[in-house]
Amino acid sequence: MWVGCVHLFESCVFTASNPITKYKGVLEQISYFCPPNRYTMIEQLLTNTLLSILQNLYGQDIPRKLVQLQKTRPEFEGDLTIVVFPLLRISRKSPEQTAEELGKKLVEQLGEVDAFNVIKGFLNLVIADGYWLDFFKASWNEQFFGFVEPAQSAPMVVEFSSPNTNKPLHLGHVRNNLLGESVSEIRKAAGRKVIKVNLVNDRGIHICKSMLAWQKWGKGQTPETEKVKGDKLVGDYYVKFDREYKKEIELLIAEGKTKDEAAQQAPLLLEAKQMLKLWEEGDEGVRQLWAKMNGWVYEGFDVTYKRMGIGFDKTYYESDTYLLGKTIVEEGLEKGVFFRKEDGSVWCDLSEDGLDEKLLLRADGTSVYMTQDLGTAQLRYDDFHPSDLIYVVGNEQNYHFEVLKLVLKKTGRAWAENIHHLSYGMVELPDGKMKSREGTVVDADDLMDEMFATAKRTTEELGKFDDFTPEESAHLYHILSQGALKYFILKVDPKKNMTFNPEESIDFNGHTGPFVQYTHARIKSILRKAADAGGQTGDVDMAGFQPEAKEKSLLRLLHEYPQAIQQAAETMSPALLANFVYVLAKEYNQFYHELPIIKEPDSCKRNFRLGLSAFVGNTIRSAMGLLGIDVPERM
RNA sequence: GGUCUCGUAGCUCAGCUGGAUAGAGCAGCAGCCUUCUAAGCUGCGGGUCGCAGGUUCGAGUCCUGCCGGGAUCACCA
Repeated sequence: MWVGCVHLFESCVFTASNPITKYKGVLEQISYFCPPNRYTMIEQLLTNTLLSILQNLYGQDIPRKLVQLQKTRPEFEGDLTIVVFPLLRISRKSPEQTAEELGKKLVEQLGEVDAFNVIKGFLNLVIADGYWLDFFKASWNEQFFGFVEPAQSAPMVVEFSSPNTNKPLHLGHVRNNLLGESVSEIRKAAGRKVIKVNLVNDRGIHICKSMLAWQKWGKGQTPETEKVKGDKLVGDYYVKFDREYKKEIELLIAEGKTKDEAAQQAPLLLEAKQMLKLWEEGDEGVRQLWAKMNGWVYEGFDVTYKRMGIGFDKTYYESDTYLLGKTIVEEGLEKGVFFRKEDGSVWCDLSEDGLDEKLLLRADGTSVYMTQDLGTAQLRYDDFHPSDLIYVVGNEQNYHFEVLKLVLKKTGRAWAENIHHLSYGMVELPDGKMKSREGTVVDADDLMDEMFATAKRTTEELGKFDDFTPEESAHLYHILSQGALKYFILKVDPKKNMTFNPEESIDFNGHTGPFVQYTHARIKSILRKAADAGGQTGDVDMAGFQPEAKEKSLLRLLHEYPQAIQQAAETMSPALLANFVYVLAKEYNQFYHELPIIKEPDSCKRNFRLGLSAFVGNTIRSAMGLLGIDVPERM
C-alpha cells in the first residue's frame, strides 16, 4: 500500500538554487522522506531562536511553554504571532518595547523572517515569501503530502461497529462506523499501524427472539423469497416477537397478574429463554437455525458496510468469546482483588476509586457483559500485543469502560492503561431521541437511499452531465450522497451529542461534503483544460516571484495540513480534518473568483496558480479520503 | 440522590494547550454568470458565549456555586 513520499517535482523545472531573498531555505536542509516534523520546522526554528535571543537579551531562560506562537489573525499583517505578555517577567519592560526588541533580533538572525510589527502585546512576524515558495516547490505534487511513514512499532487495535444481529444498522451505528473507520485511517496517516476489528454480538436472548418468531410465523420465508435484505427480515421478526409478547403480557395482566409478573411469565419469553438454553447446550436444531438466520444478517450487513466503505481486518464473534473472562475472574479471586458473596456471585470493590461494587460473575457462575469484555480485551492483547486498544463506543458506556480498565489493572495487567474509550455522543433527531419502540429509528439503508435520491434529483435539476452513462451517473450520485452523509456526521466533534436533521443533511450547499467535492471537481476541470492547452502545471521560475495575498493564505493553510493530521490523530477527532478541508475549499473558491488561472497571461503566474490548484486538489482528496469520502473528477 | 457530561446568532456547528474587535453554514435581505463549473462568490442584518462569583496583565476557554438539558449508577448487553 504505502509507496512513500515520492517527490515528483524533479521532472518539473523548479529552480531551487535561486537566491530569492536572504532566506536560506530551511526545507532544503532536510531529507525529503517525510520526517514527522518537517512542516513544523518554522515554528521550531522561531521558538529556538527566540529562546536564545531571550537568554542573550535578558540573561534568563524561560520554559519553552511560555513561547506562545500562533497564527496571525487575518486583520493584521504577518503570518505568525508571538504573544509577548508571558515574557514580560524576564524582560521587565513594556509589552511594546519587549516585542520591538525581539522583533528586531529575529529579523536580524533569521532569513525566514522578513519583517515584523507590534500591536499591543503581540509581535507579528512576516515570513519570507521564499519560505512559502520553497514549501510549495517541495510539496505541491507530493502524493502523500502530510502523511507519516508507518512506524515499525506495535499496532493499535480499533474496535468499532459491534452490531447486534437481531436488527438492521441504524443512524447510531452510522456515526460509530464512520468514526471508527475515519479514526483508523487518520492514525495510519499519522504513522501508526492500525488493526480494525469488529465484535459481533451474534448470540443471546435477542437473536433467540427473532429465531422463535420466525419459527412460529415465518412460514419458511427467506431473504430470497421476500426479496428483502437478510438483516431486515430478521429485524422484522424481532419486531414481530415484541408485538406478540406484548399481547401476551396484556392478557396476563387482564387475568390479574402484575406488570412485572406478566412480563416474566409470558409464554413467548419463556420459550425464547428455553431456546437460549438449548443454544448454550449446543442443540443441533437451534444451532442450525441460528447459523442460518445470522448468515442472512451478515449478508445484509455486508451490503451496508460495503456501501459505506467500511471494512475490518478481523471480525470477532461473541459466540466464540462469551465464555472468556472467567479465568481472569478466578485469577482475581486468588489474588484477593475480587471477592465472593454468600450467594456465590463474584464482585470487585471499586469504592476506593470512587465507584461502586461491580458484579463480575453471577451466583450461578455465568458471565455478565463485563466478564466477557475482560476476556475479549485479553484475547485482543494476546492476538496483537497492541500499543493501544481503542473502543469506539457510545458515551452511555463511559462507566463501563472506566470499570473495565480499573478491574484489569487490579489484576495486575499494566496494559490496561492502553485502553482508550473513544466515547462519542448520541445522535438525536430534531424532535428528540431515536426510540426503537416508537419507530423513530432512522434505518441506515433507508437513509442512504434517500441521500442517493436527493443527489440524483439535485444533479438533474442543475442539468449537469447529460453525457454521463447511467453507470457514471449512479457512481456520481453514490459519491455525492455518501459524501453528504459522512461529512454531515463527521464534522461534529465526536464527543458531543449531535442533532441529525434529515433536511439539513441532504443540503448540498454551504458547509457540506458536496461543497468540498465540488471544489475538487472544479479544480480538476481547470487542470484538464490547462493540460489540453499544453500548460506547464507548476513550472515556475521562482526568482523574484511574489505571491498574491490569496495565494499565500492558501499556502499557509496547506502548510498546516500535516499538523492537522497529527492533531486529529492524537485527539481522535475527524472533525478537525473536516473543518480544515472546508476552510481550504472555501479559501480556494475565493482565490478562484479573485484571480484568473488559465487566463492569466503571465506564464509564470499561470503555472504557479495551476500548481497551487493541483496542490489544493490533492490535499482535498487526501483529507476527504481520511474521512472516508471519495471526491469526483466532475460534478 | 452520587458520578460524569453539555449549555456560543432563530437553527446546526467552529473556536488548538487561557491571548487581539467571538467565527462559519443554514434561514432572511441585497448584489454577481456573452470570462477558468453559480453545488460558487460578495455584501447586510443577527451575540449579556446559561447565570453569579473567583483566579490574572488577559476568561467562551481554568476554579466554585446555582439554573437548565443529557448519560450513567442492573445477577441487560
